[in-house]
Amino acid sequence: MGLNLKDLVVREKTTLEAFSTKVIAIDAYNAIYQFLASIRGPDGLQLTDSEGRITSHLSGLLYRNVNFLSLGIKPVYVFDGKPPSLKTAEIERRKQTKKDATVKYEKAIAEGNMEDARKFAQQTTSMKDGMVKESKKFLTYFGIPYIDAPSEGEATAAHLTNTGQAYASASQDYDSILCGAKRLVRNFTSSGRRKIPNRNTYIDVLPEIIETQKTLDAIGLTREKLIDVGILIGTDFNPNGFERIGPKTAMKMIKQYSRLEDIPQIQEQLQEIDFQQIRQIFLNPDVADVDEIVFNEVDYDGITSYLVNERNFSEDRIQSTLNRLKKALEKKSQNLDQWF
DNA sequence: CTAGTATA
DNA sequence: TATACTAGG
Repeated sequence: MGLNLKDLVVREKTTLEAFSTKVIAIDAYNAIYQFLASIRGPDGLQLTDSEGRITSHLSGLLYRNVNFLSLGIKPVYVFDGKPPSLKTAEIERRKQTKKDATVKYEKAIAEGNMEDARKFAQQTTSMKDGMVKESKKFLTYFGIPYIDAPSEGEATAAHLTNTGQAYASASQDYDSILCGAKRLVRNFTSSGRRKIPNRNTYIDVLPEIIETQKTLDAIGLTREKLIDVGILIGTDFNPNGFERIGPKTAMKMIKQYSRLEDIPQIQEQLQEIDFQQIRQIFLNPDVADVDEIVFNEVDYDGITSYLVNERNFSEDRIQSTLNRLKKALEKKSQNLDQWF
């Protein structure tokens, strides 16, 4: 869920092409979860192989990574480790949402309301351990590196932007900014087609880049203060935020009083959360230090045999998709050869 | 979500 | 050529 900083950040529209040659640290859980939620049939059910195992995440990773590599973008996927213990309440809340959605899904199916069925099915999305393993194996066929974060993936992704090992962190969640990422890219896709909720229309959402320093300068806060703003609005570690405080009020309060401890009207509620520890999760997160991020050659045969033989993807589709990638990469190496 | 195809 | 729609597994 993350936190709602959308009204506060300074965002600039951009394109995927702008990230050519750049290493981008991708919040793996965030990306795969979206594939699992949205790559579904009209009934809301995910795509599966002949054994009934879900393949939506593989389909999403295939097309998206082919696009990345074709454009010369160097993705490195960062997987979540163990969540901070303060996240337990939020994790429970999400579980309950899924349970409720399952009931609503079954009701919609019984009533033959396919649109609702699809909507609620999406809300039941959960990621299984097997899917994480499969995704890692699949990335390896592409020669794409991945990193196992000790805790939140976003924190390690943010860290990589500061060591200079990645240009930006890619995620839909704004947490990366509180984690100190230099840059966050949202909508890091080529098509960006999104369905408008409850309407049968789609809009094109372009990639957007948020430079953390620009945002801090524009709103006139330090990262430490922005973290306190985040805590007032509500984070994964205090999901409810504070009563009757949204982004606007939160900003006003921190500008006036500088920090949570000094805002008189919230002191009672402040006792109920471990705000010191929440600050530390953002300010000093547990991250992976990475020696070197290595990109390997694409194993075309590996991809084909895995998807076609083991997971029942159409051979024609895979062939033409991989040919597109091959051609793009050949063109790239030709362009490079011209320099020598 | 994305590619490919149908439609205007 | 641009946009709408749908199959994919």
